[in-house]
Amino acid sequence: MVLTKRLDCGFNGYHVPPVPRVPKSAKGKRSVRRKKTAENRMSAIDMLAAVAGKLLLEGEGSLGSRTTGVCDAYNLNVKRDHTKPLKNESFDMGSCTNTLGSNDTSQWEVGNDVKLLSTVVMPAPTIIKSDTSSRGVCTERPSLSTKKSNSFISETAVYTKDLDPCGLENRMDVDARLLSLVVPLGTDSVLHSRSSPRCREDKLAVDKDDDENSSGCAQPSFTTNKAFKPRGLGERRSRISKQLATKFWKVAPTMTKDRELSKTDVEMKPNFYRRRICYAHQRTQRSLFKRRKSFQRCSISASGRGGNNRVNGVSSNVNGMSSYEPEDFHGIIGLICLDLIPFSSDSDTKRYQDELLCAVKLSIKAFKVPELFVEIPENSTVASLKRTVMDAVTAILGGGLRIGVLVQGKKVRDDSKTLLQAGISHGDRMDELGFTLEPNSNQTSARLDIPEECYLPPCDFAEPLARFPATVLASDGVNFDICLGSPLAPIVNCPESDRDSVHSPSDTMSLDKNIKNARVLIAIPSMSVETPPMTPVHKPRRPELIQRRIRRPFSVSEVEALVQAVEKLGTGRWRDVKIRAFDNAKHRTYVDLKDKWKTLVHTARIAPQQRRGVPVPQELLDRVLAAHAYWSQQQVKLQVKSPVAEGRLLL
DNA sequence: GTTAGGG
DNA sequence: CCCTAAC
Repeated sequence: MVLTKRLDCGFNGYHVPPVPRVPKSAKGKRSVRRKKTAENRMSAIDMLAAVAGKLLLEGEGSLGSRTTGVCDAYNLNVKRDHTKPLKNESFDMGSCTNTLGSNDTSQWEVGNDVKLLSTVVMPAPTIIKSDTSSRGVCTERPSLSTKKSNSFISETAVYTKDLDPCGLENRMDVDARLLSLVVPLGTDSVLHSRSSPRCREDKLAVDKDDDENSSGCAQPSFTTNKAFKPRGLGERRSRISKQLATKFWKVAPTMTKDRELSKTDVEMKPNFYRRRICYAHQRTQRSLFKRRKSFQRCSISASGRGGNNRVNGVSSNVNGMSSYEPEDFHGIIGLICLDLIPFSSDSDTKRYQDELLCAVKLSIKAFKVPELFVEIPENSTVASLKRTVMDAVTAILGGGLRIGVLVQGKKVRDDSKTLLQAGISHGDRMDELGFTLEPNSNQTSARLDIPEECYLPPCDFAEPLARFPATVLASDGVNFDICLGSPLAPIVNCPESDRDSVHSPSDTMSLDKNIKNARVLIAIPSMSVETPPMTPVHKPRRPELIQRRIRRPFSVSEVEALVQAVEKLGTGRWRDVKIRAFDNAKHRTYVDLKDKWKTLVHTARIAPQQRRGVPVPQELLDRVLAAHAYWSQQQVKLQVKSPVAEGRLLL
């Protein structure tokens, strides 16, 4: 039996009072000053959504020895280390205070090897009471008590001068990044027992717009299912899922038997409506794609992973897991508002100003994920639910966004420009700054590639629920549907059935069968009251903003297939190679194969130490060189022969 | 539409 | 992975 649950992801209602920005033409009228264009609003949202997506996607990692991966319900005090050169933008991580009242006050430490180029600390839950918000007040006590009441902006700001919206997408930009994201909890955790006295409190505390269908108290059904045991990354994602699963979760109450749930989980979850999730992410440039890849590949899979998720895509091939990649979803799940706020006069930021000259603060105005739909068997474990939600959210946020930056209506294309160079400076010109959302779907190829039954055309978010079903058969055989709400860009792309080479059936056989049934539900919820009206994402998209295709590193099995085909067909028949070895791989064009061969030849020629990315077995590289030499020779022979033959003909 | 090659 | 000349 499959239950259909509607989960309202409670990314709701964080509001940071905007610092009035004075457009040059405003002439001091307050109403004018505070006015923001829809474009600005939307782009800000998009931008933070990208941040959130990054968090969800790359938030794993560790800082210090005790805290690994998700550290929710912790506040993170971030202070700039003034002893470090500005260029490195190093930060000291202050103490990480547990706001849940637990005695566990882990210290987050940043080693010298960790450079935090961008630090995003979302507002503390106490900020909810915004003038524009119709939502209720959070029960969580002020988490950043060291700050004066209205100075949370300094806590919620992005403490970096380098925060480039485009750079957020460009994951190769940084060595390490720590991001912190507040993830409000809709009403109650799925772990919350119905009989808990907290339940009422929580209910009272949650959003007042928790109108429809909200049960306040979750009544989860738990069964023991070892197959869904969350481990490592799975556990990390589960935690987030927990916080996403909220008010529409109304399963018949049964006892919690899931032993995988830690005591702290149970203790922590019910108590707070708003929650902060901190991710520490530490990585090298080269591990970035690996990590991302592996994350993608294990998405929507039932097996957990090790916490230190440094394996590459190869391992997931070994596991034979289905791989949902974020780009397969092409949607946005959240609404996030950012305000660009010039540094205030507070002493700390003064110092920053002195040094940075043109520092820009970006604060999060609101972040909302209105709805998340999940269908999941009743006998699934909570862990599987968490994973399901987490995967869905991760996939959508992680792969669905790309940010464009507009200054005076002109798109800033050069990501390497500094904000100053791009004309983005604090103060006077903030209103000239805008962002655009470019769905991270390769609109051109993706739509062509997606089977029709898998494609959900972009919907205006004002429309009622538009659904696109996806049944995912996890590797343990549990069938569950995922419905994801996206008010902005519900562009859905089902995973392709060609995750790997057709020459490696062991890699994909089981996946394909499963994924072919896949359907993803996308819901377009109505906008919340406090959310400012926004233009649909796809509307302002310009032709020239066509998204670059998402990089998809070749797996070893794909390389194997490519080598095999080239050995057989030669290097000048890429269309045939494509048909022969990658016919089912819609995302691999023959140009891709040609390019890959080019890089393979190059890789084979350089020293192993210089090689990057997924390591290709030396045996394969040897074959590459051999095949390349052979077919080069053949070409030479042909070229030599042809003139001779012509000469003979002429004679 | 394919191929080849530079970016 | 993109772009495009050349075919």
